[in-house]
Amino acid sequence: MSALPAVMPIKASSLKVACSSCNLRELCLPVGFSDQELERLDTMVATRRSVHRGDTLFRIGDPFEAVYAVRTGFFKTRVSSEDGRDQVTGFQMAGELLGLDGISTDRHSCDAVALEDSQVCVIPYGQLEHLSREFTDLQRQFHKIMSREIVRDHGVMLLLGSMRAEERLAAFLLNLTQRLQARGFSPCSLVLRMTREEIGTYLGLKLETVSRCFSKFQEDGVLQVKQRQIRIMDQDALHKLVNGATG
Amino acid sequence: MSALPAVMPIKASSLKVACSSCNLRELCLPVGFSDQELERLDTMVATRRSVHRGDTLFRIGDPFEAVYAVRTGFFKTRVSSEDGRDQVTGFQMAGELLGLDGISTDRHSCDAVALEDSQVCVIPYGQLEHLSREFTDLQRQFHKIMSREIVRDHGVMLLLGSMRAEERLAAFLLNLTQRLQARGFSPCSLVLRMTREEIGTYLGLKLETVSRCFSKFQEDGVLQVKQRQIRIMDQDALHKLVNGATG
DNA sequence: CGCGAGCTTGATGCCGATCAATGCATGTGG
DNA sequence: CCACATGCATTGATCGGCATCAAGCTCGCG
Repeated sequence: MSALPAVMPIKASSLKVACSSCNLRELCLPVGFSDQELERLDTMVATRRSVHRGDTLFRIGDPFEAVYAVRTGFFKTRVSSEDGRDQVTGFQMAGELLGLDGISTDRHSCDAVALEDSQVCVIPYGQLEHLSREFTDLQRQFHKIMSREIVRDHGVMLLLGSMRAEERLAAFLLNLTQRLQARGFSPCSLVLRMTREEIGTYLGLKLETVSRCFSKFQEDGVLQVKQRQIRIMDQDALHKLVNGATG
Repeated sequence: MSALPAVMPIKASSLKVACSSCNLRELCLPVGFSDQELERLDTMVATRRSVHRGDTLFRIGDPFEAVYAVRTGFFKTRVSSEDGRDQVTGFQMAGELLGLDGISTDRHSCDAVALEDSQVCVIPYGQLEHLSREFTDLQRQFHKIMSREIVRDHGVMLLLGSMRAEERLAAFLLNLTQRLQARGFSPCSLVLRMTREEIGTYLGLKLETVSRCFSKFQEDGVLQVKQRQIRIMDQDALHKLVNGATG
C-alpha cells in the first residue's frame, strides 16, 4: 500500500544553487555584492538543508557550527525558561538569517522550528569568519545583519513592555506585511504561517486574546479574517494603533 | 555626597589609559588577549569621553561613528515609540559595550543616558572593522559580544512576555548582582543606580508596581530595602521565583 | 527650613488571563 | 461515504494582577 508521495520533493543536497544565481540575493547576506564577490560567496555557501514542517533546524544546547539563510519556507525561534514557559523570539522568512545566537557561547541558545517544509543555505561560521576577514563588504554586511537583529529585538521589547493587545497585533501584522512586500507579495493580503498560539507566545498574549483581537479588527472593518487568510482593509487604522493616536 | 567608588577614578581626558593596563580588560573587549595583542588595541582605543549624570552619550538619529566601552559609571539605553512611550532596553556597567545598534543603519536607534557621572572609551568603528580584519581574536570577540547582546535581548523578551511582576523584579536583581559579582562586588548587597520608574520602564511595569514588589520582598524576608540600598537575604527565593517553582 | 524629586501605600477599575463550551476543518478507519 | 478523532479557532463568563488615581512620606539640597 505505501506508495511514494505524488509530488516528490527535490532532494536538496544534490542541487547546487549558488548565491550568484539566487533570487534572494538582494535581501540576504550578499546585498549589493558584485558578480565577482558573489562568486567568492558561492565557495562558502556550499550546502543546503531541508527541514520538514515541525522539525527543528537546531535546538538549545546544540553546538554552533553555522548560521543559516532561509531559502524557502518559514521558521520560528523560541527560548524557554527552566520551568517550561516559552517565548517565541521571532519569525524568519526567505532571505533572513538564523543562528546568530550561537556565536556567543558556541552553542545555540534557542530552538529554530520550521513552520512549513523549508530549505536553508548552510553558512559554516568558520568560513564566514575567514572570508569576511579578506572581504570588507562581507564583513560590513554581516555586522549590519547582527546589529539589525539587535535593533529588531529592541523594537519587540518596546512592544512587549508598553503596548496593549490590539497594538501588539497591529504592529505584528504591519511588520509581517512589510517584510512580505519586500519579497514581492501583496501589502494587504497574507496567509499566516503560524497558529494563534504561536502569535500569542511571540506577542506575550494568550491565544484567546489574539483570536479576540482578530475578531475585533474584523468587526471594526480593519481586517478580513478567514482562519489564517488575512486581508488588510484599513492599513491606516493599524498604523494609528501602533503609534498610539488614542484611537 | 554620592557614593565615591572605592578606587578613586583618574581624570579621563588628560590621562592616556590603555587597554593593556586597564583593570577591566578581562571583562571588556580584550578578553583573553596577549600582551602583544593588547598593544595593538591601544592604538585603536585612543580617546575617552566623560558623560555627566543625566547627559546622553548618543541619541536616536545621531550618526554612528563608534562603539563605546563603559570604563566607569552606569548607563541606560532606551528606545521610544512615535507617541512618546519609551522602553529601557538595558543597563550597562563597567566593561560593557554601548552603541552596537548603530551599525545597522549608520545611525543610532536608541538613546544612551548616563545614570551617574561616567567615562567611556571611544572605539571608532572604522578602526574596529579594520583591525578585526587582520586580528582574528578581536574579530571573534567582537562577534561574540554582538551575539551575547542578541541572547540577552531574547532573555528580556522571555521576561516581558511571560513573567509576572515579582518574577521580573527577581530576575532583574539576580542579573544585576551576577554582573556586579563578576566585577568584584558582593553578591548580596547592591546600590541601585536607577529610579523605580527606570526599573519599571525596563521591566514593563509601572513604578508603583516595582515599589510594591520591593515592599513585598521585604515583608517576605527576601530583601532588605532602604531606598536604593538593597540587601539580598534569600537568594534562593529569588531563584525560585524566576524559575517558577510555584513558590 | 521648606521645597521637590523620588518613593510608598491605599482604593478602585480595567485589560487580559483563565476556564469552559462550541464550532470548524482535516484526516483516518470502518 | 459516514463516524469519529484531532487540532485549531472562536466566543462567552468570570477572575485576578497590574494600572491608575490619589495621598502622604522621606530625604537631600538650596
